Amino acid sequence: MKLNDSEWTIMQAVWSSDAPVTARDVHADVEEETAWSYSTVRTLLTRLAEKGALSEAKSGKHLVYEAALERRAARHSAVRSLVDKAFGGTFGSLVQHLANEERLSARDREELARLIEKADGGGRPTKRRRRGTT
Amino acid sequence: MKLNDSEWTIMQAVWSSDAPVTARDVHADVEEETAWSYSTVRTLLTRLAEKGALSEAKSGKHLVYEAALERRAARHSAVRSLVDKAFGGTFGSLVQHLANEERLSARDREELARLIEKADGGGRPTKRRRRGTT
DNA sequence: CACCATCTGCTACACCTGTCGCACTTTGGC
DNA sequence: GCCAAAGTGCGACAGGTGTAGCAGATGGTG
Repeated sequence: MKLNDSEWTIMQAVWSSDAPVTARDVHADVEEETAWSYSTVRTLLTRLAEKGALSEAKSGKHLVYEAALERRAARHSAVRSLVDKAFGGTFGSLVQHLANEERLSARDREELARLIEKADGGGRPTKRRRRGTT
Repeated sequence: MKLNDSEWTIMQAVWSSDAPVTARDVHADVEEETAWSYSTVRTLLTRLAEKGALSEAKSGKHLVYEAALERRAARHSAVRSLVDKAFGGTFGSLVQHLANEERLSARDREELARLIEKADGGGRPTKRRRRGTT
C-alpha cells in the first residue's frame, strides 16, 4: 500500500488515536499543521477508505474511521519504496548513506549507535572486528 | 528537489555514466527494467531538464544530458522527505524502525553498526553527554 | 544528391493529487 | 415540530505523473 504525502498526514492523525475518529477529529488534529479545510480532510479520508488504508463505518449515525493499515506496515512500504528507487534496492546503501552522507546530529548518531547496539541482540557482544569486504 | 519514481529511474541511469548521455543511451539503460518506449524516456529527460535536475546541451548536433543534481543531494531530499512524512521528522524514528522493525539481514545490521562506529569519529569514545532538550 | 534512419519538437491523454465548494440530509435544542 | 448546526454525498478543477505517438528537421551513406 503506497500512501502519498497528504495521505500520510491523515493516517498519522488516525494512528495517533486509539479509538476510531471522525472527520471532525482528524480535521482538528491536522488543521494547524496543514490549514486544510474540513472538506479536504473528508475527501482524503474517503480516498483512504476506498483504497483500504482506513475502514469507514457508521458509529451510531456518524461515520468514523479506523486504521486498516498498520503504521508499521506503511512505514515498511515507504522504506522499501525509498530503498528501491533511490538506493538500488539495497538496505546497506541506505544505511551507509545515513551513516556517512546524512547530516545526522551528534545526538542522532549517538542514538543510532545505541539503538543498533540494543537491537543487535541485546546480549551477544559485538565483537567481530575485522572490516573485511569493503 | 523532489523526484518522482520514474524520474528516479532516469536519474539513476544518468548518474551511472561518467560522461553526458543521450536519450538513446538512457533508453538502452532502462529499457530492460522498465519497457518504456524511447518517447517516454525523452519526455522524462525533458521534464528533468526543465526542473533543473539535468542539464540539456547540444553536443554537436545532438542533445546530451548530464546530471545537474547530485545523487547524494537527491538521496538526501528523499530521505528527508520520508522522515518528515512517515517518521515524524525524527531520524531517530527511522533508525529505530530500521533497527527493529525492518527485516535487515544480519549482515546489514552488522554493517550498520560498523558504519556507525566508524562514522562516530573513528576514535572518540561515545561518551554521550547530556541529552539536553528532547 | 536522394533517402532512410534518427533526432527533436509538440501534443495527447487518462489517472493521480491537492484542495475545495455546494446542496441535501440529519440531528439536537427550544 | 422547526431551525440552525453539523454531517454527508458528489462534483470539480488545476497541476503532476506515467506513457506515448506523430510530423518535420537532420545527417550519414550509396
